[in-house]
Amino acid sequence: MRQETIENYLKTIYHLSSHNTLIVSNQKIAGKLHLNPATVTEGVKKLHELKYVVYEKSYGTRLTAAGIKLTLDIIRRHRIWETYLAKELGFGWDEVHAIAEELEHVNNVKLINKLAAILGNPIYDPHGDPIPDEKGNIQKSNFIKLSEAKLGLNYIVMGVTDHSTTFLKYLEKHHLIIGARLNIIAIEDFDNSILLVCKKKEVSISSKASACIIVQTI
Amino acid sequence: MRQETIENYLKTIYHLSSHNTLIVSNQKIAGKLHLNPATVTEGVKKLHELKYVVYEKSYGTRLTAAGIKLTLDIIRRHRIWETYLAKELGFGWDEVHAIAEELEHVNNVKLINKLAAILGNPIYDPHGDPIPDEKGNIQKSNFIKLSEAKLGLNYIVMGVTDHSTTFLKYLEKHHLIIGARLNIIAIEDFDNSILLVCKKKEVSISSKASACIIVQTI
DNA sequence: TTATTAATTTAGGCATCCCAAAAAGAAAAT
DNA sequence: ATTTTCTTTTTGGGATGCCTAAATTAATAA
Repeated sequence: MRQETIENYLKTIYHLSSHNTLIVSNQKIAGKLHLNPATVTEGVKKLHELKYVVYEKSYGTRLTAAGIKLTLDIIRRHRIWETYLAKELGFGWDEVHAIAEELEHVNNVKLINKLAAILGNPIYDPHGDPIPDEKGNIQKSNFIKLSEAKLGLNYIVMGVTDHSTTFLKYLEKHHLIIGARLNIIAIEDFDNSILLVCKKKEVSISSKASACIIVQTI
Repeated sequence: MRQETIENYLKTIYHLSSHNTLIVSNQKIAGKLHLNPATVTEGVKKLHELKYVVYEKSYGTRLTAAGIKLTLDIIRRHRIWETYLAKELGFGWDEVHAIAEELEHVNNVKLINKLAAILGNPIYDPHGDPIPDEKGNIQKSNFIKLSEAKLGLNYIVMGVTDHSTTFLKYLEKHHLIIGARLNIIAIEDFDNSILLVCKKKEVSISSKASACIIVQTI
């Protein structure tokens, strides 16, 4: 798979998943990339093999840690170039996106870091979007997936990323509705399942389910 | 044919032909691009269809006017980036080539002209190679192909670009050896053949032959 | 629950870009 | 002038990336 193709898929998946919290459908990816859904099925299969995403048949796709890291690299390059084009080379904010779209594929860490340094290592680009740093740290909301929750902390359920009937029924059964408060009491090393207390009852949530529940620290 | 593939072929042909005066063999192109000669046969056929080169089977390839223009665009981008990377971004001369090799494929006239303006529209890059201007003008030697010679002027034969026995015999017959002095007395609109005087004899040279003879004004 | 609608995947096909090996052609050497 | 050597082209085939149409699967509505 060509590097540019990989990068375009990952960027699309990242943006469609609202900063990497949602599971993304083939149709949405196909729409953004102007590809046929059948093509996207092939594409996400290959990205899965490359370990950049987890793709489950007839279900959807989400980025892996490696996928997120690469995507943030691309976004960093894109936003640093946008900022440099606007601030140092006098381009209008309306012009910079299209040029950055091409420049972002040139992967040279020293070059991007040099441009960033000249700009004073900005954290936001001209459009107000956050620029990841070299390590992939980015200013973001404190919405996380339940699968990323930490032991002992309290959370509130903010939403879900899977709207299938079976999943919603599963949540209802465990009272994991929007607004529900949770306390994490154990995280199993074995299968990454999460043991939590909700409505004074202990519930064990599989890693698959916890990756579809969006929570916020309280 | 992908734009990047086209550009890599044209650059290679340009450089192998010593600034576009020589006919280039498939083998040479294959060597530079690390491709199989069979692949290059296909490649130059397509470039011929695209009117960027004239390819003659079992003979060789040379750039057309359109091919030269595009190539000079690419060389301009490459050399402007090299200069910008070295002078404005503090990269070493040894580092700039590899980065420029990628940046050169981003085709945005305004961007390159902006960088050139910042640099003071340089005519030479850090390596001393000439930078074409926006219109494709480039500092070059006064060696030209006989096919580009002008009516009425005098020239001296400096070399040939085709070393086949049949061609060399043809030249010998007309006394067109290296060092021979020529005066152009007519250029036929019909077939671009050139009528010239050499050793006090009138000789008509076909456009194909005149494209293989390198001359210099005297 | 079943029927309908929508999304996804499979299957088959086409174009591109690459290769190796065989065949053809041109150049060089005897 | 003929053989040998080198280059180029042809042939056939593999991998990729894209498509359409048909089949499957999931979601929604009745």
